[in-house]
Amino acid sequence: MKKEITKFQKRVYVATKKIPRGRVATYAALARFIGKPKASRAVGNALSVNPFSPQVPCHRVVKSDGEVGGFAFGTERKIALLRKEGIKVENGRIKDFRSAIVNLR
DNA sequence: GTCGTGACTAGCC
DNA sequence: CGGCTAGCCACGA
Repeated sequence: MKKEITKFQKRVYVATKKIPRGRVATYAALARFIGKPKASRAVGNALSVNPFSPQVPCHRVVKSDGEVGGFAFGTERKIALLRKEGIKVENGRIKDFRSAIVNLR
């Protein structure tokens, strides 16, 4: 049985994997990184079906506003994971969001 | 081949 | 500052 994931999804997973521990990236940043700055929505879709949940730090991906965004296992779960990594989250928003963002490139 | 949906973003009031 | 609308992309039915 194969995974049969599309190339787009693969790119999203690879980009997400590049996010170091203790830092976060926005959907727009990932979309930009893969060459589709306006595919932020598609990026979220790809992560939602992410077959590499523990392999890919999908919980390190947040919205552009600093909001945690969504998570396939529940937003609260995502927040808990982020806090474990050292990222402070308050009321569903990243604390020091601007500093927590990583520049993939 | 067409339609609808979603872990989004930016702009406008 | 807060809420709403439109735009954009990929995927499944």
